[in-house]
Amino acid sequence: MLDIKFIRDNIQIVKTGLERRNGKFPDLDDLLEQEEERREGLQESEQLKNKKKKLSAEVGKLKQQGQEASEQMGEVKNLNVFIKELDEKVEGLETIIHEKLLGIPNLPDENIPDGIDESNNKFIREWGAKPSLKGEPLNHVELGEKLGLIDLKRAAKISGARFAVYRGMGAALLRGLINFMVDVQTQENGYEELYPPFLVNEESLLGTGQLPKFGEELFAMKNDPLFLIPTAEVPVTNFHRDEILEEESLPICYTAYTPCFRREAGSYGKDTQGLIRQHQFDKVELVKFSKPDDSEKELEKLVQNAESILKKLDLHYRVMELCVGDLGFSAAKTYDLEVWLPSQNTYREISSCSNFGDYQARRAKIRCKKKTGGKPEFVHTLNGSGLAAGRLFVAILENYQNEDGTVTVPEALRPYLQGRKVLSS
RNA sequence: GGAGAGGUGGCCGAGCGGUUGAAGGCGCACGCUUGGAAAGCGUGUGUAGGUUUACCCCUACCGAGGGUUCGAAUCCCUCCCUCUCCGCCA
Repeated sequence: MLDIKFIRDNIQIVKTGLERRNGKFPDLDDLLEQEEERREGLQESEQLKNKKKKLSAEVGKLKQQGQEASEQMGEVKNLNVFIKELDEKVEGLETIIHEKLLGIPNLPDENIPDGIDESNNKFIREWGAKPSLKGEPLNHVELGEKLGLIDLKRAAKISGARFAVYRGMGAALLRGLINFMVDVQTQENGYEELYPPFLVNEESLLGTGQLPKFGEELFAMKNDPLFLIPTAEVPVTNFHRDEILEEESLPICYTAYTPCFRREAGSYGKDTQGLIRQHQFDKVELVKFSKPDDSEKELEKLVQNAESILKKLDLHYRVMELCVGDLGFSAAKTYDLEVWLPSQNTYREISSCSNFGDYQARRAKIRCKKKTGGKPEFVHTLNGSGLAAGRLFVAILENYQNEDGTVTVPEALRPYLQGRKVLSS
């Protein structure tokens, strides 16, 4: 959420920032007009309340002295009518203003590239090299089914399209990947592990920005006001909702493994084959709470922490900076990590690392107390995948496939698979 | 799901319906004291909004939302959460 005061004082900056984004947002001039009206009403009401308070105190004194106070009592009763009226008006405006603010996306970082979609994203760097595979590479579905690692047909029977059953060594590989990633992030990159609930309430989704605008992406419970998490970002960022943190404790870094549930409502026909786009997938998430001045630097570190997984697994990837048009609603700046997939002869997103500035923190009321005193200020929040396990599974199958249809287990992963070197049928 | 108890400031803990934003204690910060430390003493120490160059000032907040009253942390109603016991259950 943007600060209404900031909008008031910097209307031109806000307008230019939002114009760079795709989509429609509430009219800012209307918004400011309503805000002006709200403050006027508020001031008027507060003046009357002050008057009322004084009169009531007078009544108390007079009554204690056994004196008549009906004149004052009548006056307060009179004031109450006006106060109620004003408060109702102010409250109504507050609700409208708040709703509008929730519908306004974050201002994009000034330095990120213009553009309307992913074709305008900016190449930052790449690492490693494409594997030299002999013959036509098989895709992960062919490999996975041949080796008995995944069963998509039965998953469709059990749950429907866009679900998967991992079996045998496939299940072990997925589980191994998750453990491997959490271990690296906790033991080498300094993150504390959290294991949060997979069902969250509405407030949490408002805090991170999935609601109110993107409810159609969520799986909702029928009998309870709860939603399946679309990403661990939601429970982990909301871990500190409504809290004032100590400045010295920042940055706070958490990692969490969770499954993620997404309806993929807007993506009919896209990636219908295989494990690339699923309603349920596993992900190890990285979340940071940082001092405002440090968030830029922390984003760079977070991207490197995510990259470290790909490096250890020796998978070729590139880092892209998202252009404004590809940027998420709450994000100010985002880097995507894209891993090489031989069968598709292309790079696919396997991690998305964002700096949200104080946008989520203001929504979720996450502040920090400054050592120098003064008012608490909103922290900056960041998060990124470190990494998406399902897509990593795909990348390993495809990049490590052998001519005979087997798959070599990356060395770093072998301790997680009882030392196994090759997956074969 | 049933029965009971409870939710007050960073924490503990008072609080007859009328200078209570809230006693007291702990913690924390600063100062005094000391060779140094501890103890001791003193001062300060919530959040949000409005106004303001700033200080000040004003308003709201004692789980949340309503209600009663001239006046509510205190009385009434609804909801939420926590704890204990029972039931159910991995």
